Amino acid sequence: MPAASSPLPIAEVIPALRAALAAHPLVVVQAPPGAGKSTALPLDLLQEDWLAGQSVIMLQPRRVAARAVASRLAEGLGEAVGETVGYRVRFESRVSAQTRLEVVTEGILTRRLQRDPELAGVGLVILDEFHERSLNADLALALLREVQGALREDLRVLVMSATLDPDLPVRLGAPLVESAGRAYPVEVRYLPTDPVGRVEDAVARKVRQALAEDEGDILAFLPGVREIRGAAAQLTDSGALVLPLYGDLSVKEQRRALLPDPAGRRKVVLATSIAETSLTIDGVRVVVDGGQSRTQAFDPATGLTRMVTGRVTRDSATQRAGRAGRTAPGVAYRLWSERTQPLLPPARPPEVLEADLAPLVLELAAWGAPDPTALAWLDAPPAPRVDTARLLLRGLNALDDTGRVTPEGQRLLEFPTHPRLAHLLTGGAQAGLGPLAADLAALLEERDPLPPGSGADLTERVAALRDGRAGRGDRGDAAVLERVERLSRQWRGLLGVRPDNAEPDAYALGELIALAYPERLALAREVLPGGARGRFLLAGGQGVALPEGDALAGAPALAVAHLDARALNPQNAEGRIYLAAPLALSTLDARAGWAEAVRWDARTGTLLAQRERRVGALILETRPLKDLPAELRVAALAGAIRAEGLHLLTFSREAEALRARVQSLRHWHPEADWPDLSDAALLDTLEGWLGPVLGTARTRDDLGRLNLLPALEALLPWPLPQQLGDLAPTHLTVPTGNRIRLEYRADGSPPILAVKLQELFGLEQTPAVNGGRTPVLLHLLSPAGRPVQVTQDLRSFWNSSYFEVRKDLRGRYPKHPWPDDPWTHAPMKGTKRRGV
DNA sequence: CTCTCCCT
Repeated sequence: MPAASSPLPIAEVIPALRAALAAHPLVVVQAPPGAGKSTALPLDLLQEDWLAGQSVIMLQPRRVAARAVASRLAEGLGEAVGETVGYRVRFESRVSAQTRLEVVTEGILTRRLQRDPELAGVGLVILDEFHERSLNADLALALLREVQGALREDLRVLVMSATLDPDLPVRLGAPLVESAGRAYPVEVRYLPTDPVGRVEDAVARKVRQALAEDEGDILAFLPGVREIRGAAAQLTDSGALVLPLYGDLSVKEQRRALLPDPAGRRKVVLATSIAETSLTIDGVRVVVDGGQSRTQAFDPATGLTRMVTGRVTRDSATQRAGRAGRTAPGVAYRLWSERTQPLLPPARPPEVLEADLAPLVLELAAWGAPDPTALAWLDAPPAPRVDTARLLLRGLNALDDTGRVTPEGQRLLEFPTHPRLAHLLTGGAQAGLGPLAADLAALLEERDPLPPGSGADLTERVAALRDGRAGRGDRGDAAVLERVERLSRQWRGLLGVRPDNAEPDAYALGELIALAYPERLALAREVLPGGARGRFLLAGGQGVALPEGDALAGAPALAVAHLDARALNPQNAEGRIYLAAPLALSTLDARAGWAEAVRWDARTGTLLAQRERRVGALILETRPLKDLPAELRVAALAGAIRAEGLHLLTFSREAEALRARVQSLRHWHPEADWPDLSDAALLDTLEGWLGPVLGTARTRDDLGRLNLLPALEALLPWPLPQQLGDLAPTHLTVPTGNRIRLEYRADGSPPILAVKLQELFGLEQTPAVNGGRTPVLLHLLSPAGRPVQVTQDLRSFWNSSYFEVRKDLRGRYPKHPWPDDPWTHAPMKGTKRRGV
């Protein structure tokens, strides 16, 4: 059992770590929470000789954690933050000339590397919480390895991970230093069965039980703010101090959740996954894990993201449970059954495999790596995602066609935000809309300040922000608006504009949104066939809708900023619009261009050939296209046939026979050059063989009426037609002089000759095709055309089965002759005798 | 009743 006063476990491995870092540029430390790796180890390393007085940068994935870790480290030195130990996060830094250990969040390091790739004066970079595999931590590591290889062989990198993953040091080619943790035992308790119903209800129930049965403060994990509010409402009469904890809270509110209640009451903290790592909440001895977590899923097909609530991963659950054992032995209630536990996903995939890569691709292009996949990644960003990101960035004029950063791209990087919003800011400023762009970009980055049910119109949000700023009113969530204003101030500073508190122009907002989200311009379906009020089509092709009764529903066009790709109607994949501004049709029109469109309309079965004025999928105006170039028509019809199937074409009996004959010859003579007339091959080569006979066909009926025989015959150059006739004749002449059609099969089996038995009287041997090499398969028929026998050996039929068959036929067809010597008897066409 | 986390 660990005791709080004993030396930290990490102290035992410090000599090994020093040795490793002295010898290797990259070292991995794996130590469970409580080992002291974040709060003690960096101070020890500051004394290293190889550091030669240079400073240390320590990366933290979250701002709260960066501040907290810096405080703990400074405390360890008996100093204030900002002396030897400082921190730097967005909007806030506490560093001084004497600072030698700087705790920073991830984006700060990326930007610093851009400005100063050599990291002058820095001897060691520590990547803490690396097991989280955040996009920026992966990026930082890739960049740091690049720096080590090219510019700074002396730079050390220390990767710290709270989970034991033997793979990590192997994949990094780095020595591993492993430390024990120091934590009190935590007893994990599962439910007997998986719960049904809402997670907030189950969590509230379990918290009540824990308040009655267990000691110490309680930390409960819920997927999001909504559930936290729901659970809090059920616990108001519990007697405990119930505090929410999530990222959108102000620093002050977060601190309340972290510190003990001054009044000494028991504390219940209802938290999102923010409390999973980094934050130590004093006095927590009970964890209630609701078993869910909410994450953002990026859909590469639409380029849209949506929130998804999923089951907690096993490594997250371990982290959550560990929170109960930081200060004393504890208990962790897991609101799922022990049987379910092994079925949970082990860990979240690294963010780089799932995220929107536009910011990363732009960063790397500016870094001088237009091909991001070429860096030394632990997991390389997936190439299709990189392509999607490049496409977007080219649309924002941030990259050129070769993937290199443009001057506009460089400019976008001056704004610490997504390239889309940076483009909104620069483009807006150029259009003289700088102050509005600053307000809008800030609003789009933050949570919606207005309560649910306020409608989707962004104009209302800008008005609320400006009213607050001008002291005209206090609509909306004050804490959110305060954060929005801080962002807006940052943007105004970078743009060099002053705040504007006038009534916002709704249509100007639409134009600004179009700069950031060109594929989210939307046209009302009301103007389209079958459209309904409030439903829109995005330029990107996706259908979206406003909630019932939204005031924007009457707008002819919208610029949509925030939407959830599938929230409104998962059945037809219709998205839900959360934030938008009305768009003037003239704005849409100004962005539109004429293009020739030749495409198959599957609904009506016709070839559409028109000039269209369009923005992406939005068609504003059409004109018929005269003098349609033949190759466009052929390509469109070929595409239609490929999409709907070869059955759009009608192969006549002759055409099918020709195909079967040629396919048979391909089987019989694979060495010869018979063309492939199979379905697959014909579909592959439609343009070539069908093109010449398409004429003016433009409907499904036209296609069905085409005479395909000449087109197929054209595929047989001389001397193939003659050889085809010789080797695979269409008909055979039987002893009566009748020409009987042969039925060929594409699989090369012998062709079938269906013929009345009597017509073969006088014929001794099975007739053959393929130059006499392939006897036909005889389907011998009765005088009435009924099948009697199938044979490929006529001689043996005459000698044996014929006499069996004759008994039966004689009874049924007494007027017909049934001779004893069929092979010499004259053939018969009917009942009347012909010939001798 | 969308909103885990992050940015010179």
